[in-house]
Amino acid sequence: MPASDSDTFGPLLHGAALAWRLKLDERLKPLGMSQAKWRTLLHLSRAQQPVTQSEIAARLGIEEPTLVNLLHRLEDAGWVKRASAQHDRRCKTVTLQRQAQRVIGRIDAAARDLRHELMSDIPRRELAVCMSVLSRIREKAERANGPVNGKRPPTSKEWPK
Amino acid sequence: MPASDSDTFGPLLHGAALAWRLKLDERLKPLGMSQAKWRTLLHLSRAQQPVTQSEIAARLGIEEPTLVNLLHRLEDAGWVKRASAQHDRRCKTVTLQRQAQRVIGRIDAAARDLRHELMSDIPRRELAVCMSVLSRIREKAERANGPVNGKRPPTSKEWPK
DNA sequence: ATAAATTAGTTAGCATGCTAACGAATTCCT
DNA sequence: AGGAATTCGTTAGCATGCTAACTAATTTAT
Repeated sequence: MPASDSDTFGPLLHGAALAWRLKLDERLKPLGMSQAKWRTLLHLSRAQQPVTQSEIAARLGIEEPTLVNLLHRLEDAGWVKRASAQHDRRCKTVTLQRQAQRVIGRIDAAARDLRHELMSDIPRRELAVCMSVLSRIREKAERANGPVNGKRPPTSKEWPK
Repeated sequence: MPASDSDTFGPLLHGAALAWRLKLDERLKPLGMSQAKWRTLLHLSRAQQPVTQSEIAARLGIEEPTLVNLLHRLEDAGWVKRASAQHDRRCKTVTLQRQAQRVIGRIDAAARDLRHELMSDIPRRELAVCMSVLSRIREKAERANGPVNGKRPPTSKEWPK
């Protein structure tokens, strides 16, 4: 018996997110795909213009180094290609390879199917409430620096040894 | 404008979970702690009896190899100790070190504070709805093998190259 | 009593995320 | 024009999760 709901909310949130990702990965695996890769390709396939890495990272809500890693794997597997942009030699533009464009439909379908299986019998209203709760939590977690404390000291580093 | 709510639910769920974990990690870092480690210690501190690894893994809902890794880091940092059990030489029992017991209160407090900051102004009813939605989703994701399809074929492995 | 099956923990290898620190290119300011 | 600040991508190193494949110990079944 949990002390309170809030006691179990954290694990529940993490568990739901993890379970979803693992299930999707499992479904996408036969297609050589995974959740993070798929989200990236999806974004690329929707973009009209060639896209730079920092744009992708911002759009996906991940950090640049995380994206570098992802793109590396995508490129190795032949899904995307990178090229330096002319207008700005710092930038690289990322484009889908032919093969990727061909398979993307099937991949999206798998992701859509799973989404449907997981959420179809949840009433709209409840879903909306859930999403609004999650939004508030995410937002606070992204800001939050303590309820009172504006700054935090560079606290000691060693524990406990 | 998303095609539907369900279109954005996945990213929102993952984003909220990740943001929460990162924020907690940030708070716990000065104490030499992190979310996953803290959850483990918390479980140990609540247990009366000495506990074996598989028990911990089951309780935390993680796989054994993941736990092995975690315990390794916890042991290296002096938080816990492992010893082979007498009754069954396959098992190892895990116990908290003194230092850990001393600091655990502060760590729990930090985790509790964050929980409070993130959730305190969310109405009970909404929280309850959200949790029930998350439970259903997690459960389905953990089972789900396709809505119709009881078994899935060992589909081809190579793509797209 | 012993061969087979199960269970506990480990190792190896991968995926997804992060921060910190850096080099190269561009932009901004005086 | 020229130095300072910013921006883009990268590398290095870590944390948290997974599955597959293994060893060692115990239990089960013949």
